[in-house]
Amino acid sequence: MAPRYALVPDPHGPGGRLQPLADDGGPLGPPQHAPSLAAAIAEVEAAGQPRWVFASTDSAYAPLLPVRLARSHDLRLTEPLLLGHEGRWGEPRSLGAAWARLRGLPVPTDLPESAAAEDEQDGLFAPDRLQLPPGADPLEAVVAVHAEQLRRTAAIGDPAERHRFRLLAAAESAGGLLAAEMARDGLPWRSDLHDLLLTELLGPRPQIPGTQPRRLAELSVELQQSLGGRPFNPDSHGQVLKAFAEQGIHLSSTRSWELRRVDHPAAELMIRYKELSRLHAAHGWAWQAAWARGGRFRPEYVVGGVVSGRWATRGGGALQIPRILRRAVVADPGWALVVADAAQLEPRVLAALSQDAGLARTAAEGDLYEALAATAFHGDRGKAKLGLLGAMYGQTSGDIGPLLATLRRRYPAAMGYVEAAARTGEDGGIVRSRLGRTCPPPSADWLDLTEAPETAGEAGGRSARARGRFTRNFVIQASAADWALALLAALRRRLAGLSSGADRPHLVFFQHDEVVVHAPADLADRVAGEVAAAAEEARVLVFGDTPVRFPMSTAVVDCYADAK
DNA sequence: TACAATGACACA
DNA sequence: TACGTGTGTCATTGTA
Repeated sequence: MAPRYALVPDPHGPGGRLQPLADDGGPLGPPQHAPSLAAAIAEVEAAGQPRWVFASTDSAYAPLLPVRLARSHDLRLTEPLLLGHEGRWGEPRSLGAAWARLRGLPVPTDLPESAAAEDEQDGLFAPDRLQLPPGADPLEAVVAVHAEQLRRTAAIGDPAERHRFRLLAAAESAGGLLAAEMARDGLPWRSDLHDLLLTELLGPRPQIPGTQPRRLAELSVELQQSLGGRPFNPDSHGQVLKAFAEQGIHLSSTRSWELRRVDHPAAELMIRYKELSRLHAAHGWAWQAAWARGGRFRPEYVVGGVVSGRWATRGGGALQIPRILRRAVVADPGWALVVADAAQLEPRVLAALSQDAGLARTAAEGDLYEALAATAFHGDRGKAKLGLLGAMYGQTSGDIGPLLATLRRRYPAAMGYVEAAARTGEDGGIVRSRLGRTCPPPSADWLDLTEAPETAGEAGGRSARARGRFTRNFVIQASAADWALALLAALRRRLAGLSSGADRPHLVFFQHDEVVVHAPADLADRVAGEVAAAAEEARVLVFGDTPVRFPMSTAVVDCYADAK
């Protein structure tokens, strides 16, 4: 087992304290104060890459960057994983809360998420965000809460489950390190190309901020003319529905798929207006000024921000960037982008989770849907994909019934797995991912609705089925997130092994099942090899002995848009 | 006037 | 063809 060091930066200045720890988390000798924490860390890292134990990346890693830690135990990220696993959903998760529970003190409630933004305005990575009581020693709290987290982990009864949970905590912590690094490095962003794209589609950038770009203004006028000439605001759903109704076209919404079925010139104009208006509002010049400056887009990732373990982002909408804007993501001169995504990740995860021998065979290599179609759907890949996705998401409508029946007959273990997860959810139970991330329990409202006799009929049934779809999907989505996190951790370590200087390849983007690495052009092929190796490493770590393969489709490009 | 709810759509 | 999971963000509209 790697040695462990607790790590607490001084509130001001470059110094900090280190505390070597024993395997059970107990202190090994007295704490050491380092006048330069960065220098002390580099020295310890060079001697053998310990696991650094700290309160949170915000308080202990981001301020130290570009200092690099190879391994960590992030108390802030591990606490909610443990609380969830222990069935203590919703209890405060700050360091101060965990400390207070240990000491029998009043437990502080968590600060609202918005507090993070306020701290940054003050330029503080404030220790008070840790929620420790006044006078408490942060190092003492870090050491004690860490030891307690190790003890709680060791209390997981089943050895295999305990082993996987340890992997989960390590992978989540590695994700925290990486998220901080990516926020600092940023995604290469060519504002000139972004500007060119916006100008092509919307017209020149408005001189007066807040005014409508030319193309949007033109479309507004064309829309009004084609709907009788009366002025209306195309951004107002109500006014749009009324304008169409006056032409005898009665819509139930302004959704673009509904508009697409309308045979009237205004429908097409409306769809175009909505597309461009969204681009302008969500990723236009204002977005660029706020988020993509100095040649880099710097989103703030929120590790574990989604209950399934997927990451979220705060500000900038990094996980919702429209594909068209990938044209602005271009490698620096002499560098390349290695873009890799896991092919058909979720059905492969289902095959590995359920150990369905037949489905595993179709997921052993190549195109999973193609193989599924060949064995069960007379070669119809479309049907194979629709059926499998429907099974994983709990779809019931449409013409999916016969497809599900086929799947149930051919792949009983896989279908049984998702259906058992759905039944657990409908009954109010909880499910876990492969590595042990736990889904939230039902809310009090849900229990009222499903258990009260007066609503046990229709409304209760609807709620129960909705929760069944959630838990059915959770086991797959969350286990896919387990795998992706293991991939990230492995890839991060492997990239550090390629080069550590100014030309080090580094991850610049991560979106659920896709990674982008920015690398010197002459290292790009080796990076692509490391991606494949990391995927294989993640497969073994998370799923152990399974015939299922997790192939990555990888491209080395100058521009993100050229990857697919 | 400020905030919440709604509808819509971007991503996986 | 418009279905079934999870998000974040925007503009409009309604409410406190």
